[in-house]
Amino acid sequence: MTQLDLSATERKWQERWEKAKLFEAEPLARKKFMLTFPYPYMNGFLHIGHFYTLMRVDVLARYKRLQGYNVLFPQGWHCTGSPIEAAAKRIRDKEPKQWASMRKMGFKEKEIEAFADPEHWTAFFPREAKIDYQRMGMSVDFRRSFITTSLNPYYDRFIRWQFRKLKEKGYVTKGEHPVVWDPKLNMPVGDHDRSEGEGETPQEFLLVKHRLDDDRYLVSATLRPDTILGLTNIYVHPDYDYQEIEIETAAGTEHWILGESAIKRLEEQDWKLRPVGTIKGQDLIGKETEEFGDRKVPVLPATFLDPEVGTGLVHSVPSESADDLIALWDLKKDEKLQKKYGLDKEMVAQIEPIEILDLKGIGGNPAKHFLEKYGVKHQDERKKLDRIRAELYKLSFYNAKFGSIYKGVFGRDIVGRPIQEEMDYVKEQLIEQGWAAILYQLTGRVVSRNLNECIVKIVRDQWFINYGDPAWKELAREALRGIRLYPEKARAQFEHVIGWLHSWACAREYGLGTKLPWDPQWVIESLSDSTLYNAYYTVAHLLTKMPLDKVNDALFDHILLGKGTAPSKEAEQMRKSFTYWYPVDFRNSGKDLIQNHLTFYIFNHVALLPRKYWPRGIGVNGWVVIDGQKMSKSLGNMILLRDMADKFNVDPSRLTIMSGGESLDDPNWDSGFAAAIRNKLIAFHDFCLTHHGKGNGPAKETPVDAWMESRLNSIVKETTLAMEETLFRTASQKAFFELNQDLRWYLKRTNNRPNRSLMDRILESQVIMMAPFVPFLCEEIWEKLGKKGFVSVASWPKHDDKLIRPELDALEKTVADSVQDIQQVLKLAKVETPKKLTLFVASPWKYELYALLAREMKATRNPKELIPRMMAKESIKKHGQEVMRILQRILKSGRIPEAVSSEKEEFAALQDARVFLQEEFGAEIEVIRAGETEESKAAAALPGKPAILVA
RNA sequence: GCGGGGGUGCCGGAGUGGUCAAACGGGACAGGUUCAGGGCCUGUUGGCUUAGUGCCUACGAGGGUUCGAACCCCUUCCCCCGCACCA
Repeated sequence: MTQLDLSATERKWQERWEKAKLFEAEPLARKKFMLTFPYPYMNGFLHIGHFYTLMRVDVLARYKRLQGYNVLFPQGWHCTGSPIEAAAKRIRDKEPKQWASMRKMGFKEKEIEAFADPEHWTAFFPREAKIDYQRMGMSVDFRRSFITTSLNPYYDRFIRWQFRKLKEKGYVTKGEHPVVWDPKLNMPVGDHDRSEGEGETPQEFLLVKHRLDDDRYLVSATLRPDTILGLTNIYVHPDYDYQEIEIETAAGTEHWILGESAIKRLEEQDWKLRPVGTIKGQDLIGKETEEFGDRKVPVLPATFLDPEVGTGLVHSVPSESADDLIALWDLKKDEKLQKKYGLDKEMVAQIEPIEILDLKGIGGNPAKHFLEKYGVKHQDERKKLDRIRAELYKLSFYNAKFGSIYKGVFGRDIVGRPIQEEMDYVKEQLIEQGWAAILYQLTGRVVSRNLNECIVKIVRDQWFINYGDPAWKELAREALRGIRLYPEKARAQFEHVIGWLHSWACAREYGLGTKLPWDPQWVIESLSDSTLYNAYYTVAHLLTKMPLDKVNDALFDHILLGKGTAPSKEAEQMRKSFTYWYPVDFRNSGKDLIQNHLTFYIFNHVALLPRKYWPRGIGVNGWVVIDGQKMSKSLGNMILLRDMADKFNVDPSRLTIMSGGESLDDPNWDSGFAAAIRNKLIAFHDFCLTHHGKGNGPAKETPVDAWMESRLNSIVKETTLAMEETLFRTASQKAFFELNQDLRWYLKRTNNRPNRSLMDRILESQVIMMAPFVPFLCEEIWEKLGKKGFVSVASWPKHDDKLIRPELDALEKTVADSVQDIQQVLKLAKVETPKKLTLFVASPWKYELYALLAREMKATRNPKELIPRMMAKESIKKHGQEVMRILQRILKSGRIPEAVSSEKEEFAALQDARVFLQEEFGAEIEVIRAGETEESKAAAALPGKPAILVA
């Protein structure tokens, strides 16, 4: 047989499918199944990460087709957002890194230049993606493909319709929020546009005001406003120059005193302010400030302050901050210093930490606890103090509860409540009562790709989708209850996300996309324009045949909501298409998308469409690792689809990735497996051709046939079950490897004379079951077996429960074991060509067991007593494991089976296998039951398996 | 820290109270078939041993429940996803 050319086979069937329009789906009388894969982002070639998730959709699509469903699997291409536009700009700017990455993708210099235009990306990559899809055998209806953004006016109108609807329903609101900003380019800077500071975000500090008697305010910054009642004093650095400013606040014009860097930030964040003068820190020392909660506290000196951090001055909470407490202790001890600043010794001595929070296991003064734990003696021990600060902050924020001092302080009682849950409330209250304001600060230095130092900017007039709306959340929860999840264990995560999701900034000032219909300076961002578009697939190919001016809100209202009478025949057809295909039966993505995209998807569906069109099934999966290594750009181990197909061929790649893992586990791409499986698949092809239609065994069914029949039915059953659960690893494992193993044994057992009709049925079933995984190869085999039509649309095999007989497995195992036993005995006896082999079937210890059991069970049926009594007997204890198994079965059923019955069956099975054993060993085979002859009585003294006598 | 998912042999991974030294697969080693390579077939692949039976040590670590635990309970360590405005 000539070697099968996999590449040629791939091309051949890809062309035939396309010619036959096999995957182009239109409404039919048949039941439907619609599947989608979130459109991939078009800033590069598709890679193995896409492949795995995508394969889960394609395999299920193909399976459902075999089940007789009318299947729709469409695919669009995502272009919305800043990455494409930003990358194009970097090409224009000749940024070396960007150019290098394009070269790595295999582009020549000339070709790269074309990518300076964003539209080149949105034209080029979708085209290439489609080529990859087809090559990888994705059973997609490409007539419905599209790109997003205003570059596609049809889709653009759909998104505008969607957003007008959301706004009508009151789900779109306006607000403000902080972003990382390049002040020179006047542009927000996402994580990928940074040359330094990836992962740094704006952090919300609370500015807390402390009123001096002349109505000026000292302003401190804190991340822990929850500790406000523990405030005992203010610390200023004596040598530092503080600035006084006049600032517009909600309460009017105020005078604030704080450090210079904070003033810069205030200005950046759009505060209106004017410098008034400078005040040296030491001039503030000894003054008193009025605080929230009607208290007065002194201003004291401290040298641990860093003028760049916060406002350069702090309010001291010695019970919750080790820095504050040690500074206080130091000051109390240092009478010289007190004298220097004219502080009243008594006053200083009286300052004590105030217990405000309750930290489990530590109490109300964790600062003291930590200082003692680490043995800190002085505020200059920075290393220890830094460590304490980090540790204490986390511990306190996440584990502490508000103490009784907070009783009646705010409108709502928060005593005993966890800090992290009430923090926002406390913040709100302080701001509302005029004691505080918000200032953002970056968690670390951020430098943009253009090498500008970035700042925090407050974006005003930001549009949000209000996923925090309680009634909306309730609908989403309801929808989730009706959604089938693959796997079910992802449900907890979805529930949790619906719970904490709140407003989502849904528009950007920069990037490709659809403009907000009512505020066109804003572009809808990528996670917001991808939430309802599955509905668009149902009509995409019809819609684009319409003149654009007819594509309006009224049309979408009719198609998607059934409003009004159809404005045209086309509209009627589209309405029909939508109502036929919707809802989506299966949408699959990586597990990371649970927290945004997939949940948004649920929210938008429940907001806009009637119940019967809410999503029906959602699949999530893990992240691909490559040969055990995490996939990443920096490791350079990303595998592009096209490279994978070149190197391993398509079908082997498909089976490899599906064998790598399932459920939420991260699937492993095993290159070694891919190389090995390639040969196994070719062998599968050859095997089918060799054995199909050529079985030459007896037409009558033999016991081995019954066993094989049982195995086939059982494997079909289990495979079907696994397919239904999208457990594709399990399914392919059973349909391919397990069935192959059984087949090998079956062939051997029948001395290569299998039952013809059974053999044909097995092979055909296997080819069909494998078709979702290795479709090209299966089509090829199918054709060569002389079957009509495409295997892609054949009928999935059915099983018959009556034919599944697990007891036959045990007997077949007896036969298999006896082969091994004989081999060993022959080896031992050093006989190569035996004339005659006598097998004695006997399990004497079982007789003993059952007899003893019958006696003991009269005394007790309680396993606690029964089991030790049985085990007391040496001869039985020897077979402990098996005895326990038997006991358990008996205790469950309450009946003691006859020991001889299993022996009887074993005897029959071995009798039946005589022909097989005779050929296997070239010797006459005799099977004798224990006790029938003198020799067998001796043999019966041996435990367990059949004894063997060689002649 | 929180929410979610995990930790099993050289590797990928089955297994959730007794047929477990652990399915299935990969890899490695040995033998057979083949002109050769590939493929295919057979065997071995925790330790000590045996002709076979056997014994010991193992399922991240420690403890507990049980006649019996990879599996149930408690404690603890580690890994992955997410904690957002980024696709």
